[in-house]
Amino acid sequence: MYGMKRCQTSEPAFLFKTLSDPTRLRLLNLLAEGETCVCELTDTLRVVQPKVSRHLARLKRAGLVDARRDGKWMHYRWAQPGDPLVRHLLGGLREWMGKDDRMNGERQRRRKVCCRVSRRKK
Amino acid sequence: MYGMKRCQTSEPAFLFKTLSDPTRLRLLNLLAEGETCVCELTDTLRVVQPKVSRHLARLKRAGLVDARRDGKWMHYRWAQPGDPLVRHLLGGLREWMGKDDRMNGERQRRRKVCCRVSRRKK
DNA sequence: CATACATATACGGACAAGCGTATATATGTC
DNA sequence: GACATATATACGCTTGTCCGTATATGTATG
Repeated sequence: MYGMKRCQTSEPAFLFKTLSDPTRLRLLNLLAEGETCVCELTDTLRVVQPKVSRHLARLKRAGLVDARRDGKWMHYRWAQPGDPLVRHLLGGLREWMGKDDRMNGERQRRRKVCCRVSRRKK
Repeated sequence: MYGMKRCQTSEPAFLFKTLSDPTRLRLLNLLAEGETCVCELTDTLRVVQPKVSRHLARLKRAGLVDARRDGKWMHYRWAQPGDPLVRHLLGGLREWMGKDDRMNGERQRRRKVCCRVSRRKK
């Protein structure tokens, strides 16, 4: 009786659940600026790396982000979703992030993280 | 360390968490047709009444629905949210519900539940 | 005020989600 | 192949969420 699944990957409820974690919203916010590698995300958010990877995996499972390998680095970016609901939600989020002070500050910090700067001159 | 709250009522994460439950989405779907009392919702969804009340309370806490008392009955309806993000999300949901077969079927069933019919002739 | 009905809350249990630490899996370099 | 770096997964633990049942609250009506 109790063993029933509560929401499936395909359902909108799963999509909302994916968006219901502050860390994942912070990640999406950083990715809104453009493709970003895991180490930059880790440095910017100042949380441990496994936490970032776990949340990115969840965002990917929900079809919200895509990933690309570049040597040792993994770069994540916003997905171009086919689903109209997903597109609508991402649009709303992007709008909200643009107006939120905390999110704006974090996107600014992303541009200055050390590993990003060192990668630049490579 | 472990005792930290993970998301506050005011954050968007809380809003998404509220929308991340299938039963709550089904309730919002029924309410999309117009103001509805708890007994009608219970009958239509065919779940026990405390479950309906609990989920309605959560939707109310998130500012997604409003309630009105009418004698013994409580009528719930979609809120007119001031928050732009909330308005955007509800708009996207309404769109999705209009296209979803399961949700359409359930809205149709709502019109025929027994307590609704008996209330009509009062 | 006793009773009936509609709805809300309390309680305890099952399970999911998130966390930090440790470890595994790439990939590149010597 | 040994080693370093970047990222992902496994594990054990804590907390949050949802559920069903039982009970409380609120509102009519006799």
